[in-house]
Amino acid sequence: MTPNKEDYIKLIFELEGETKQIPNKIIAEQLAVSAASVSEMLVKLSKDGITTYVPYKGVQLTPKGATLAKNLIKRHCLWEVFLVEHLNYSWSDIHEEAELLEHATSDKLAAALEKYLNYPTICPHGSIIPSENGVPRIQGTETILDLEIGESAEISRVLEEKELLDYMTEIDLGIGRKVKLIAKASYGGPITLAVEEKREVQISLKAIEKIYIKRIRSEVVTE
Amino acid sequence: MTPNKEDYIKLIFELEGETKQIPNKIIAEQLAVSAASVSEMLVKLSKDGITTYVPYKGVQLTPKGATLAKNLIKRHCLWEVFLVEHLNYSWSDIHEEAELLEHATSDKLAAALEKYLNYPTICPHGSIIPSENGVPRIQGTETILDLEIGESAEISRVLEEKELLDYMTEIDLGIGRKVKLIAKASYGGPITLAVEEKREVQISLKAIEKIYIKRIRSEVVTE
DNA sequence: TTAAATTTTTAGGCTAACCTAAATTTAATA
DNA sequence: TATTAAATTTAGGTTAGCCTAAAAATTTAA
Repeated sequence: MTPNKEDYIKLIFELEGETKQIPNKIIAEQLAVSAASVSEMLVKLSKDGITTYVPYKGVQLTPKGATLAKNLIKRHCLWEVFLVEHLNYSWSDIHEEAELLEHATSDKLAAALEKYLNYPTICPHGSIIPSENGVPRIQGTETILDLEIGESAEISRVLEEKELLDYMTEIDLGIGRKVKLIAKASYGGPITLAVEEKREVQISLKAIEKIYIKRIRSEVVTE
Repeated sequence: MTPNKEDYIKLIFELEGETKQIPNKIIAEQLAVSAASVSEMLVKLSKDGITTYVPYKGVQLTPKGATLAKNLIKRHCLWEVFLVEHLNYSWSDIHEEAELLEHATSDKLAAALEKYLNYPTICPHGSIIPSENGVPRIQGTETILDLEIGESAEISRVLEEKELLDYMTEIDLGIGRKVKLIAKASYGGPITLAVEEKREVQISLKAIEKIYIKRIRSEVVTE
């Protein structure tokens, strides 16, 4: 296995290639690589038994490939946790570092690191860390936009976008923070939230889509 | 810079290429690569301004190359310290892991790691960690063989040889341990040492050559 | 359902590192 | 010093990944 192949495998998994057939185009875009390169690589991965590839139709992970992908993502997440918890990194700076480190991580090292970090279950952005025992890894898909006015929820996951992460740090908004939807401005204007029942913050519609939540209890205000 | 080039640079430095002209043959041997590959690479490194290469004569690091090498070795050492101090690795298992990690370590990460480890000055095998401020990095060159019978010293550095390191762990001999030379068996037989004035251990001549020491005080027994 | 647009594949090339085999240079020895 | 031995370079080839351009397949839309 090479770092390059690993990147393809991880991406295919993240595009849900465990259950769906992923078209080449998306892979080419995400990896910033030509379509020709993708074709070539997918043939190789399939020869390795990592994917099944139907030319012109798309690629899908085999069980072996999915396991591999989960292991890679796990290593990535573990390094992210390490960087934040021990090296004082901001959650907006960890992705690139982890991207490099994950390829240099042996099974033994991954195991030792996991133990050292006390078996974390989520990464600093709130994603569930894949585990061997095959826990489903179902992430919530609701964002703050799915709340009614007055309803509360807990921030559970944020998509990795440096600017957003930095802004959230600035206004002290992170995983686990309780927010209440106060108002949605019309014409795609910003959303107003109350954080921890206290201060209010405003977030753009575009950013809100990247912030996933977990409902706490039915606090829909029904006057 | 690529991981491959980095390996060449580090090796040349370790062969004292900062001050001497290193012949290709040694590099080929140590990297387990053909002489032809070495020739090719040395030309490339010289084009990069990292080495000066005189065909048929050998290669030498430029100041730029030496700085680069020291940075790489520093990253290597920092990871070794991390593995031993935080992940409970044995000092005999850290070299290969660090070898991989060092190539995946950004300047920022190296700095954060160094701070986290509290600015260590030696690696787990006792080698001095290169520092920016250009501390000379002169390692002692005396081994236990240079002691007189009855003389004491402190173990300061051990060359990385898995079997030796494991044996030393087994007999609880490590960096900083005080040893006294008790006896040298004739005909290349084993050496007997007293550890911390207490228990005695025996070490083969071959192994002794890899254990460097720092004399404590003039304790030569002059009866 | 045929033409146009999109996606994917194939063909042919590039670079970094590696290799072996042959040619060359340097060093060692008779 | 001439010859042999050792070290090094050059020549020509390989693989992994990438590329562009052209050809083929598929999808969309007229």
